[in-house]
Amino acid sequence: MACLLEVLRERGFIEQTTHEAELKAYLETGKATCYIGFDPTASSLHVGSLVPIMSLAHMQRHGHRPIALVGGGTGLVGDPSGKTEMRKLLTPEMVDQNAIGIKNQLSRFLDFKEDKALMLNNADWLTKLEYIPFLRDFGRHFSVNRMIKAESYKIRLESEEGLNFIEFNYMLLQAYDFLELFNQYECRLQMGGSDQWGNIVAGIELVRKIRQETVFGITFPLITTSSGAKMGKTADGAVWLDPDKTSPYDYYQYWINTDDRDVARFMALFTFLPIEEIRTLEKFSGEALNSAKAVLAFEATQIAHGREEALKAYFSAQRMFGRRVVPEDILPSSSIIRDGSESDTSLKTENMSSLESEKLTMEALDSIPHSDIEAYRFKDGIPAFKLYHQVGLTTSGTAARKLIEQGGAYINGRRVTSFDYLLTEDDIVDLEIVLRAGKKRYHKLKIIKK
RNA sequence: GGUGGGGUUCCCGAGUGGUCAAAGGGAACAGACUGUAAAUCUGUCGGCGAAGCCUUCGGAGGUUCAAAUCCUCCCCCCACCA
Repeated sequence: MACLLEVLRERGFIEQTTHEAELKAYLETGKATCYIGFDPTASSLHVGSLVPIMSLAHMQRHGHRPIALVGGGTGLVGDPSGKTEMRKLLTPEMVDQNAIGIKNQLSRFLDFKEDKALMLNNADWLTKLEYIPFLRDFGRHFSVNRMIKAESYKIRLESEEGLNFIEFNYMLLQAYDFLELFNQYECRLQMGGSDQWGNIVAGIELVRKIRQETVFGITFPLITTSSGAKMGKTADGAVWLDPDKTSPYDYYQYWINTDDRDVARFMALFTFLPIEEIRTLEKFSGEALNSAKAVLAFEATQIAHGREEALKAYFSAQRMFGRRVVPEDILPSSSIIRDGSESDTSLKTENMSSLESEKLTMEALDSIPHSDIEAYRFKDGIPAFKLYHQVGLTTSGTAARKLIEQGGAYINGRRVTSFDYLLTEDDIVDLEIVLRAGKKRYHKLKIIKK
């Protein structure tokens, strides 16, 4: 198997490494231990954390032992690296709760059985530190002269808001983490975003000073979309990995809307498809890339939410946006259903009539946002703009009016021409009403008959 | 602790008594063009069944016919000095 370092490099994970040659040798010994810290600033991780998560997954696939370190301790302090403003301090309770959510999510990407990966929380050791001993034993190894020159503090040192002491201290805690993990688990490699370089190097130097041992660091590039936006951000905020915060349908949609220029790069980073197959995408351009986007969206959704949810999102998208056949020669390793046929799914059981199975497929494979509504409510009619607001396609009634007035609202595929158009029983088709806002946002109303 | 400068609608940022739901830019949303892409152009961009009314400019009071703008107290941030 190729060296992990090369795999990560050719897939675009690596920005910078320390001691390249020794690091390579270390990884070739077979069983390396590596860690990445995750901030418990929210109860869920988001797409912005996928690069570190995927890199840990690659590690594990190469037989190494990844450690996911939840920053239950450092989260109490707040990392200022590369940030323009101070983060609100979280309460210990919030941090604990968030740490639990993050642990659950990481289990989707990593196998924690039999110590094949470890999940640790630095609150276990950091919260036990005593100030004076810590300063005497470790604080003396840190040069303030060096620290204030660190790139990670630069933005804040130059900004109006400045940097306060608790944040300045952060680097020491993260350095101590590395030392602790080296001592306890012989972990010799820390990875992190490029904004973590200073913190990682600080840890490497601390281990060298205290233990006279060499440990390593790798940083990832900051992944932005070609239009310059940070990865994983949309108008509504982050794209979460928690299906309750971002539905698998929306998650799939996020990926399918990938910019043409980003398809191959993201495929390498966010799927496990072979790099040779991804490289052949260079041949494709324009519309042909859309099938590749479907593969990207499908694979990414499958990794985060499982095959069933990925299929549901895929078929739902086809139903609303049209069927898309994925040619056999594109990404042959992907397990996407290429002809887009819904009949060929694992959800179907034997000896079912074709009608039954069709119905089951329709129901089971639908993950378009929907809500239920009682039939009688259409007796007097419901004004369109109220309905749009009610189902959440717009944030207010006013916004719904504007949407309709600008011609962006469709009911069952027909443009709504007046904001107070009254929806009645006549608008119900097959016990459903399909509302659409703009080109791509759908909501299905499912009618309940009493 | 002293002195000075600040806190404006999602973000940046103008506004220093009425013409202010508040310039400009960004983001976002919609339309046209398209491929659920990008770019471009156009429109929208606090809430309310839209008439007018209500809420908003760090917080609480006050002056005034009228306050984002003036006064008082408070909270927070920054710079310099100590």
